[in-house]
Amino acid sequence: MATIYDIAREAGVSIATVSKVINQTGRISDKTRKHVQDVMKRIDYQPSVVASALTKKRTYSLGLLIPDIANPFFAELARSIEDQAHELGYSLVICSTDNDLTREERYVNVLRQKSADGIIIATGARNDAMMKQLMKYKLPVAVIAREMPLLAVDTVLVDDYLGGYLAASHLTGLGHRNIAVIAEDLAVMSSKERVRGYRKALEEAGIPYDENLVAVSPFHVEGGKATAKELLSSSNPPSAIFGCNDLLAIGVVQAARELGLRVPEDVSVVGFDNTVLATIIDPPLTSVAQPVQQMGKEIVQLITGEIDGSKPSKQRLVLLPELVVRGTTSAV
Amino acid sequence: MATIYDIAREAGVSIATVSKVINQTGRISDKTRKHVQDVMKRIDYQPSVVASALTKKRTYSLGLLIPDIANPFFAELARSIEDQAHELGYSLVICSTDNDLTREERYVNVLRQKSADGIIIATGARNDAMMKQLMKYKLPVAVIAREMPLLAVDTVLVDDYLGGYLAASHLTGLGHRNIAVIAEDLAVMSSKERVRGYRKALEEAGIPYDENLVAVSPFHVEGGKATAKELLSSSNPPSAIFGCNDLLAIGVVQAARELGLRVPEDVSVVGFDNTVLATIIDPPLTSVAQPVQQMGKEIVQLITGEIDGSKPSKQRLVLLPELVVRGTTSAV
DNA sequence: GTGAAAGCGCTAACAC
DNA sequence: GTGTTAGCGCTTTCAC
Repeated sequence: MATIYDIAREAGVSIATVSKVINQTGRISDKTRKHVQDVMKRIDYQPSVVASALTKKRTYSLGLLIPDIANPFFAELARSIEDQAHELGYSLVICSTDNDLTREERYVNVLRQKSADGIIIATGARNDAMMKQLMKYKLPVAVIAREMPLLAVDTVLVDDYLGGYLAASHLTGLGHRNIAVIAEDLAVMSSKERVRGYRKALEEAGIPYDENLVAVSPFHVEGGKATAKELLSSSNPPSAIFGCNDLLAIGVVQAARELGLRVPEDVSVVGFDNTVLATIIDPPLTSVAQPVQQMGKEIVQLITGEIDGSKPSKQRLVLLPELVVRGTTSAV
Repeated sequence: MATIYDIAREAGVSIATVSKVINQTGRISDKTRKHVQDVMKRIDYQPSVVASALTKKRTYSLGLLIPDIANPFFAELARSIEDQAHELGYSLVICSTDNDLTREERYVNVLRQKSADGIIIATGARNDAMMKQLMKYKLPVAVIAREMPLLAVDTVLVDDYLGGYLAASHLTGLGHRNIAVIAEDLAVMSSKERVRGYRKALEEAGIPYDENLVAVSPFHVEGGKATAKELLSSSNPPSAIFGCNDLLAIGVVQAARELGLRVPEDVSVVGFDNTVLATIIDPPLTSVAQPVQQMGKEIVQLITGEIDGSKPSKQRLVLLPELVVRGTTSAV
C-alpha cells in the first residue's frame, strides 16, 4: 500500500502538503492541489484511516448493538442505519448479542478497543449498568427503538403506547370485546408500553381488564404459537389477539390455523413492526408500522452530531406509528 | 482513555513489559504479569487496536459485501459469519451494495482505507474486474454463496446444480411434467446452475425442454409474483413452478392465490434457500436448504487462515444442499 | 503557500 | 526478565 510519503515524493511536495489536500485544510494553491490529486489518483492512493485515527481520534465507525441481525425487524432497521451512516462517511460494525449480557459486554469492549466513534443500541432492557459505564467512558451512545427512562441519552423511538392503543382500538372498533395480547417481555419498556396502550383502548371501549388475557412469550414465532394455542383453547377464548411484534402475531395465525380456526373470521390478529413478514403471509397481517427508514436516519444524525459536538443537547425523538390494516382483522 | 503509559507508570514497569503481557509475547515473570494484569483490570484499560494496527498491520475487522442485509437469506448468512468472526476475534463491517457496482466500489475503498484484514463477498455477478483489483491489492478475499469461476479465490458455496436438480426431480417424481422455473438473473452463476440442474432433472424424466418455461425476474416477492402470473395465465400453464429463491417462490404462491389456484393442489411450488420465510407462510414452503451455519463458519476459517498465512493454498468448498419437503408440493 | 518536526498509542528488535 | 528506542502513517502546530 502506498503511503503519504510515496505521494509526497512523487508529487515533489512535503507530506504536510499532501495531508492538507487530503483533508482540505490549510491553504494550498490550486495548482499544487490539482497536481497532488492527480498523483493520488494515478497511484490509487487510499489514506490510512487507522493512522489518521491515531491523531484525529476518529475512526469513522459506529457499533450497532442489536439482538439478532437475522431478525427481520432488526435487519430492516440495520439497513436504514447503514445507509445513512455510509452517507455520512461512517461504517457500521454489527454486534448481534441475543440480548445476552455477556455478549453485550464483550462487544462493547471490542468497540472500545477499536475506538468506535459511537454506539447505537437497539438491544433489550436491563442493561442500565452497561449504559452508565458507556457514558462514563464518554463514548457517544444513542438508543433506537428502545426507551431508557431516567437516562440522558439520545433516543429515537416510536410511541409504543400509541401503537398499542392503535392496535387494540382497531380491534374494539371492529366490535371485539374479548381481546388478548401477547407481549415479549414486560421488562422491556417498549413491550410494556404497548400493553399499556392496549389497556387504554379497552378501557375506553368500556371493556373490563382481564389479566388472563395478557400473556408473555419468548419473541419468536414458536413462542407466539404456543402461547396463542393456550389462549385459544381456554374456556372463554378471545376473538382477537394482538401480538406485540410480527413474529408473535404470525405465531398466533399459525396456532389458529392448527386449531382449525379461520383468520380473520374466527380470530382477528394484529401485529407490530410491519416487517416484510406481514406482507408475505396469507392473509397479509394487519400490523402497526414503525417508520424504520426515518428512525435509522434520525438516529445516525443524532449520534454523529454528538460525535462532532455539533449538537448542543441530548434529545428524545418520538415518532408516531401507523396502523396498516390488512387481511387478518375483521368485525366479529 | 488510559494508555499503555498509564498502566506502565501505575505498575512501575516499562511500556514494553505491559505490551508483552497484553500480547503474551516475550518472557515475563509470573509475578509482574499478575501485577500488570491487576493494574489493567483496575484501570479498566482497553489496549487501542488502532495503535497496534499501525505496527502489526492487523485491524481484526472483516468487510462483508452483500446485496442487502434486510434480505432474510443474507441476514441469516451474515449472522452465522458474524458469530464465527467474533469467535476468532474479528468484527464484521456490513456493506449492503444492492448489487450496485458504484456502491460496491465505494465500499471497497472504505474497507481499504480502514485496512480491513479481509473481505467476504456475497454479492452478485459481473464484478470480476473488482475482484482482480482486490487481489492486486493483496487484500485477502473470500467468496460465499457465489461462484467465481476462473478466479483463484477461496470460496464456500452450495452445489447449485445439485440443488436445482433436487428441486426439479422432486417435482418430476410427483408426476409433474409441465414445470416452470423462475431465475433471478442468469448472469449470476448460482442462478444459472440451478436452472441447469432443473434441466437435467427434466431430461432424466424424459421431458422435452421448453424455453417458455424458463423465466427471469427481479429477485423479490413482487417480481416472482408478476412473473408467475404470466406463466400461470398462459394457454398451457405449468402445474409446478420452481422459484430460484424463497422470495421468488413466495411470489409464486401469492400469484397462484390471486388467480384462484390452490397450492399445492393446482400448482406445486418449490423454493431455494430455506429461509425463515419458508416456515412462516401457509402452507409452509418446500425449499432447498443451504447449510448457512456451516457456510458462515467455513468462510471465516478460510479467510482468517488466509490472513495469518496459516493456510497453504486457496480452495473451493462445495457443500451439499438438502431438499426440505413441506406443504407446497404434491402429486399431480 | 509550504515544509520540518513532534507526537498519537502501540510493537518489536535489541541491549542489558 | 525487563527496559530503551525506533518506527507504523498520519495530523498539526509553528516557522519560514
